[in-house]
Amino acid sequence: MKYALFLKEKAIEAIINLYNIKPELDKIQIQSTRKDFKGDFTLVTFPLLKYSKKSAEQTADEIGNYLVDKIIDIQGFNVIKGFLNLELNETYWVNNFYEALCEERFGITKVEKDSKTVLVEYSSPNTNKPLHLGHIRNNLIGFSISRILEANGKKVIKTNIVNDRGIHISKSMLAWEKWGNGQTPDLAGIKGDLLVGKYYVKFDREYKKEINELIEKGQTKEEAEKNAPLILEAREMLRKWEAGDEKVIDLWKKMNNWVYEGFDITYDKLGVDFDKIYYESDTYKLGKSIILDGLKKKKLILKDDGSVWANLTDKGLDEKLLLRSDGTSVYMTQDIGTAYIRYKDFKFDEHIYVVGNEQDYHFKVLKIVLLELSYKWAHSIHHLSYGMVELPEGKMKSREGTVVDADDLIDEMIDTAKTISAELGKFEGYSDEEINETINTIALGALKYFLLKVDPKKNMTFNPKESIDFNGNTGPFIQYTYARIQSLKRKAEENKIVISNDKIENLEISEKEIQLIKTLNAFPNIVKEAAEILNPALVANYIYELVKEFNQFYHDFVILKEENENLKLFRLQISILSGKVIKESMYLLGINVPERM
RNA sequence: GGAUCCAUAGCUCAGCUGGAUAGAGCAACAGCCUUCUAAGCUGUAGGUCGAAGGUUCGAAUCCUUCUGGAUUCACCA
Repeated sequence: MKYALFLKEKAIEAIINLYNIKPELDKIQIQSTRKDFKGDFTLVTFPLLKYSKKSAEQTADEIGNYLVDKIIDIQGFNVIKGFLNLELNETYWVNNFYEALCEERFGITKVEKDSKTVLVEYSSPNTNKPLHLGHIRNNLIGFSISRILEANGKKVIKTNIVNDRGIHISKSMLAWEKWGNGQTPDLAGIKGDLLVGKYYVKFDREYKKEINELIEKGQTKEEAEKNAPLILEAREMLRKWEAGDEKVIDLWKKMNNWVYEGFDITYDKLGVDFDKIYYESDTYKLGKSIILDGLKKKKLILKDDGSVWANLTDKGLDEKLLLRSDGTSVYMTQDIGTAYIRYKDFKFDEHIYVVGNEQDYHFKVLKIVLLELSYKWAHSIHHLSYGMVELPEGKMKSREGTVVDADDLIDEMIDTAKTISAELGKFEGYSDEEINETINTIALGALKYFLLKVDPKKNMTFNPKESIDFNGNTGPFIQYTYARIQSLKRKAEENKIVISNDKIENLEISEKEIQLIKTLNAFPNIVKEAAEILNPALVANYIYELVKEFNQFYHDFVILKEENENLKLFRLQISILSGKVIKESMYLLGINVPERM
């Protein structure tokens, strides 16, 4: 925060003048004062005692007096156990408030022509099964981070890599061919991704049967897994695909298109989108050629069996396979190609991958390999590693049917929102369209806020039985506060009250109002920090704080019925800015706010 | 086994680069709607911050060890 820096300089000045010695920079600690104490900024004096050679209280007292004397914004100070709490005067905060009120988008930095370009990859689905709760977390984090970076003046390209080729797809294809009987999403009346996912599960079931049979016949588990007829057929299908076999390619295209149609519906429901989508089937060959080129330049190793490796032992890692002995590519191959083409396309200054923490090692290696291959831009690669969403019983497992399907979850949230709204007797005098829209906004608000308020890097638990709350620290609570403010605005208009941005003089402002103004004032810094540490939860926790304070204010004070006209206008101005900041914060999380609810 | 990460109230989570008495929500209990939206507000109760050492004026936060959990080390993606 700017003011803290200014105070730091002044504190240094104070020590030089008072004690005739220049302090080390890290000994000057300015922090915001804890809520339960009086004051705005706190200087911790313990580290300074070696300069003053006096007691903490006395040191704090002397520095406090010096600062009050020199800085007009400081009206006084108090000292508690060696903490020097500086109290800024009301004018300082009120001026700040009006500056913020007048800004078009308070706290948001505009994107300029020469802004840095940041690529954000998120979602990265496989096309053999529908999206689940884990993907939802991924998508929401990616989308929110994109907006947060944009709010910091970065040119953001939202991108996706679709893993549309490989053995997993072949499994679904093969199962459909064997047991599908020409089934299509239309005939079955279900989404395409769901249908394809069913055949993936079917494959797995039949494959397991074959494995067990082989084991009974005396093979080891490993042997059985390799020799089962189904897996051999799937491999053969993949080989044909790579060879460009027309029939296989046609089937592949058909089934992938079903999946894309399904994904689009889910993305649309979630409200996320992309600026540029890459497909593994387009990039894996490029990756292959880059690796062969690296081999020629002796940056990679060729083993006797024909496989290509990167030697990372001097980096404290192992050797990493980049091409199989049969020349086919692995996951890493594709990622190298994709990164390369992305740099060619966008010349990004930074590339953020939103990918689960189970791939920490993969991204460590990806970066090193690219650097080994002399791509300097690989320095700008950053893996935003997020934690798993776990169920109370533990990890979600698709084979055990414990996966929480994305569409199902969204639908359930909408049902819940409907039920709760009906119970509360909302929606009298609403049109059907407005009811649906509002319910949708609330349902998604609840879901998104629930997932985004947790620090991305931490694993989190989701309990499907206790459906997501609508009270307390939740999306709907925040949305409700926003709706209240909009209601105030409407009522003000009805009463022909014009709410200007003009400064109102001679006000008697209460503690609570000042407190609210201070919290609003913190918003720009939150936006900045959230981008620095790539953490939407910071924004979520901030709005909650703000909204709690606003609701207390709303409860304790009359606004429209205030008889003092100036005070009424001032309170409306506070409400307006609070509403703006709530909306803007929610926007950063990718959450909409309703005009009424 | 090597590496990385995690452990805070009954449950779900905050706790900024070490700082003042560790905070919210849910659940429980007790209050507040003739007044701008009660999806709200107020209060009560709930903790040896996984354990033990160490560094420091000062540790939930840093270091070491231990316990418990997760992930990863694949010619899987």
